[in-house]
Amino acid sequence: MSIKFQPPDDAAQDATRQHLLEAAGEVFAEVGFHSATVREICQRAGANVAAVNYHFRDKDGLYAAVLTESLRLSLKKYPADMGLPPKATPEQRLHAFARSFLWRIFSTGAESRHGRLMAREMVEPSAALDPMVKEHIRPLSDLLMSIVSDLLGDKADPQTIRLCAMSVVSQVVFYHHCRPVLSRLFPSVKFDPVSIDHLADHITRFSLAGIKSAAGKRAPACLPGK
Amino acid sequence: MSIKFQPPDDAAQDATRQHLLEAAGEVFAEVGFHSATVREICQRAGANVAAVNYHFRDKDGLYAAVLTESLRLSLKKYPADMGLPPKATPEQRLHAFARSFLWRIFSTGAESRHGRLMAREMVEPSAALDPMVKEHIRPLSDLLMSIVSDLLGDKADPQTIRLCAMSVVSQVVFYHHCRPVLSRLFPSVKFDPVSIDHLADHITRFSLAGIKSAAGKRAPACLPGK
DNA sequence: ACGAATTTAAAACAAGTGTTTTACTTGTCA
DNA sequence: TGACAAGTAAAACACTTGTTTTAAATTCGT
Repeated sequence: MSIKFQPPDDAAQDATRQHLLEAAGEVFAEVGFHSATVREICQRAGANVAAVNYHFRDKDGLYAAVLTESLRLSLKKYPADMGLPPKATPEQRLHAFARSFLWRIFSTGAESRHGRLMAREMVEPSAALDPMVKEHIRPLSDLLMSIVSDLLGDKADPQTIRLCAMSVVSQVVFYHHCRPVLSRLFPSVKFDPVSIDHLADHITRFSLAGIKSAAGKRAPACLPGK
Repeated sequence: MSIKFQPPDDAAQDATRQHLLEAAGEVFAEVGFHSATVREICQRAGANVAAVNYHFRDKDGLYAAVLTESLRLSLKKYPADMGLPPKATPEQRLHAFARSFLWRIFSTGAESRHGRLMAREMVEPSAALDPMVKEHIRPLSDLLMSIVSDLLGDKADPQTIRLCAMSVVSQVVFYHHCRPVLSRLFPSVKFDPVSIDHLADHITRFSLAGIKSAAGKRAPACLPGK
């Protein structure tokens, strides 16, 4: 029988379908779902206006496809295991986590779209956020919490682990999310590779000290009474 | 001459103008500038569709007015000097800064709009962001940097001050900005008053340790070689 | 090469948008 | 009271949006 083989990795299956995904990724990341127009996307893709409705049911279907595709791209370039040495110290693993996270977020290629799309999801969550958290963010979160747990020691309660883990990621995503304010407050700060590495160093040192402090917490220490 | 007096504080000047500002604040905060429709705003305000164009030049003018008004409300409820004891320790001032910031961001009344509007500005900056940074965010940033500077000691370089200050605010705004992900990762975490105070305690302790560590930085310590 | 299925193209559709126009009401001072 | 300004109301305008329709073109197995 002459049934067509499944294309090896659905690569270059349909030309216009791929062009559409590419163009839509750009436009959605640039102006967001609502401000993005099907016409603009199709024009960039060199396709007809009806192409979106033919290949992806509707605009929402296209957006969902873009989101999962952008995630695939981002994971391909920055795998979740982020090239750690197999028997690294928790300190090294924390540093690798922060650094790779920063690199992922501040990448400049097509794989940077996922970060920008996710930033928009934060302010206007779509139906595609749930699976995104389950399949992508949850594993990263678990990985970080295991690192933090190792740093805190055995007697750390889950809440402390969670708080410390959030303190780490917050510093990472902050520079991406608040960039409009940062660039206005400090026009001199750049996000070139060496700056990003310096940033990773700072975040790691800062967080290691914070975690160590949280590990030995008993009384609220130097905090003023409520 | 019978020239009308300037209303004392432009309070309740025009009824519909105020209603429009109120309704627009809600709608803009809920769905963003682009998705907000003039008709929805006018309907909530009990006004005619043409009211927006009459009282504020156009939709953009209304948005700008909403943003400055929301800032005024937020500052009225949470003044920038945040009720600090006049001669408090840097540690106390840091704690007050973090706590009041969290309270401001997680407030539930009409004054919570500013935080949500600013979150949207982060992902899609408008022309109104520049004055907002100059008049509101810059002073807060300077205040925090002075606190951090006191904690770091005299020999701290500006970059370290800046990095540490950003590490502090990042932890604060993170819980607001990434709430969609947080609520999916940890459905149990709440943001009631006592949780917010606990959060402020954690951020303060974590950051104090981090700052102290940054103060004594010389060699990259335990960081792995590049 | 033929014919059926798939894909593309142009045009039109239907709904929703911000804005403007025009007329009407209201309140104020001479 | 009566003209005059300020505010409101209803309707229509001009435009953009996502989507559908209809027809043409292309692809591909036989």
